[in-house]
Order: sequence, then structure tokens, then C-alpha cells
Amino acid sequence: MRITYKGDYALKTILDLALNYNNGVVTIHDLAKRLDIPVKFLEQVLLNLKKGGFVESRRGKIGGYLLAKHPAKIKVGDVVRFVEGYVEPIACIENGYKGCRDLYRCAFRPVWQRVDEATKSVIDSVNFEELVEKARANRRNFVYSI
Amino acid sequence: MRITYKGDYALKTILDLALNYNNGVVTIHDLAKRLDIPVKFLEQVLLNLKKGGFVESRRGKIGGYLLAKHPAKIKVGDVVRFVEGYVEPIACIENGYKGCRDLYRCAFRPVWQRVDEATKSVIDSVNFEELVEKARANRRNFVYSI
DNA sequence: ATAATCTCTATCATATTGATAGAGTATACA
DNA sequence: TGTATACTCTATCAATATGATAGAGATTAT
Repeated sequence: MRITYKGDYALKTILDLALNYNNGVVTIHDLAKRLDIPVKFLEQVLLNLKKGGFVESRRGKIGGYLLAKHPAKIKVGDVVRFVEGYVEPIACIENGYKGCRDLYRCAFRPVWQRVDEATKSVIDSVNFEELVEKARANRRNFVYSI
Repeated sequence: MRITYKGDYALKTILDLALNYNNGVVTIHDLAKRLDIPVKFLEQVLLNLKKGGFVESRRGKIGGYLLAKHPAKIKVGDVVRFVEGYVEPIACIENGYKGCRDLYRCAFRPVWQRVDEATKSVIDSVNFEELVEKARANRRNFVYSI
């Protein structure tokens, strides 16, 4: 797994929408400003997240984006898998991979499998409800420390 | 961490040289044939591994490559770090990274750090002496199972 | 009507990836 | 001393991914 800007932006966007859950829609413009993401890039990220069923949109004058599911129902791993396309540390570990002469005798395979399992156990154990709590706590700490 | 062909080839090359440790040099040609790697690509991989201090070379008529250290002294993590350039799941976790507005308040940071630690604990716990044993065992199993 | 918003597709510059090409240098050995 | 057999070095290439920009739509509250 390697997270690119694409994935980073997607995760931060979903966290922002989770922070605004049950609070109406958020516009691309506001998201872009708060998260420091180029507006036109964020457009594509959001359209993709919509295709993935993570967000919904409202068009028109008071339109914007909102989360399609409860934050507790979205895991970090779900988003990474959908946006980046994979989570595995090497292609030969991916499901349905063909193209290695002797996949099952490979001495490295168990190593990659252990990395893969450890990675997934982390990213699939964190949902956006927890992240919202953590983000709010961090914000409080920050304000108090000034 | 995401292993590309570059890293995969490097690891397999070092394993092959480890299997031939104390057994003279191995030519690029033999390595390329056994490992199914394009010769001219393998050249570059080997020159790089030499720069990294993993292998040594002998030029001339009976030249070839050999491991620069004992297989037990080379960890999978060492090779990946050198060849791929990083091991972290995202750039902001890399040492000396600047460029995030509030790195220490980021709700995702602890997630990436956990992935990072888990990954490193795997790849830094496997050395090429163990891999040689495993590879020899796998080869035996294969022969017996025919 | 119109302003504000999302939608869609095309394009772009740059870097990375995986691979190929060819001329050079060193060494064993007949 | 010639030559075959190796490693050495640098350039180049096609294809793809990455991060970003552009502009013309479609929708909706007021």
C-alpha cells in the first residue's frame, strides 16, 4: 500500500463530511479551502467518491456534498481500496494474480502476506466515527494550547 | 510500501546470490536466465545493488557477481529501503517530511504510523539466511511432490 | 431570469516504470 | 599479445501514473 495525494485527499474529504454529518451539505469550494486542495482536482475526487457510494450530492443553488452512510460504517480501508485500487504491498499478493512462474514456492511470499495482513488489520479497524472523535479532540487540544 | 519489479528483481537476485554464497561468482547471464529477468534490466539492478554495498563484482573472463556480506547480515527491509527509496505507507510519515499544514493534529497520522511500524517489524525481521533455508526446503518439497 | 452549484470530458506537464541499445573497460588464458 | 567473456556506464524509449488545469454543460433555489 502506498497512499498518493488522490487517496489522501479522498480520506480528508470524507473526514470533513463526517465532521459535518447531520449538518447539511458542504460545497466543493468550502472543502477545497479548508483542506487546501485544488478545486478542480477535488471535483474529480468527489465524483469518484460518489461513484464508489461514499458520498451523495445535491445540485443547484444550495447544493453540495454529504456522506452517503453513517461515519461508523465507513472504514479507512474501504476508501483506500476503492480510490487507490489496491492495498497489497506487491502485485503478486493481489487477488486473482497470475504471472509468476512458481508463486507458491516463492520464499518472499510469506513475507508479503504478513505485511498485507498487518496492514489490513490496521486500516480495516479504523472507521470515520472514531476519526471524528479524534479530530475534535485534537482541535480542542490545539485551541487550549495557544 | 509498494514493491515494484525493480525491488522484486533486486530481492530475488540477492536470494540467488545467497544460495550461491561461498560458491564462487554468478554471471548476469545465469541470474537473468534463472530469475527470468531481462539481461539489460538486471545489469542496472546489479550496478545499483553494488552501489548500495549489497553485492561485489569480478570483471573479466571468469567474472560475475557475489554477495558482499553474509546472508544473515542482509535484511529484506535493507534492500527494499535502498532500492525502492522508501518503505512508509505515505510520504508524510517519511523522515524529515515537511509540507503538511498541521502534521501533528492529523487524525490519520496514527493510522499510517501503525501501518508503518507493522510493516517494518515484518521486513526487518527477515534476513537472507532464513530465506535461503526456506527456498531450499521449498525446492525439496517440490521435487518430492512430483 | 440568474446566480450558485454540481457534472463531465479533455488536456496537460512531469515523473515513474520497465525495458532496450550500444559503446566502453577489465581480465583469464591460449 | 590477441581474443573471448565478462562487467560498466550512459542514453534513450514507450507506456502509464500522477497531480493539476480548463471549459462547456446541467440543475435548482430564489
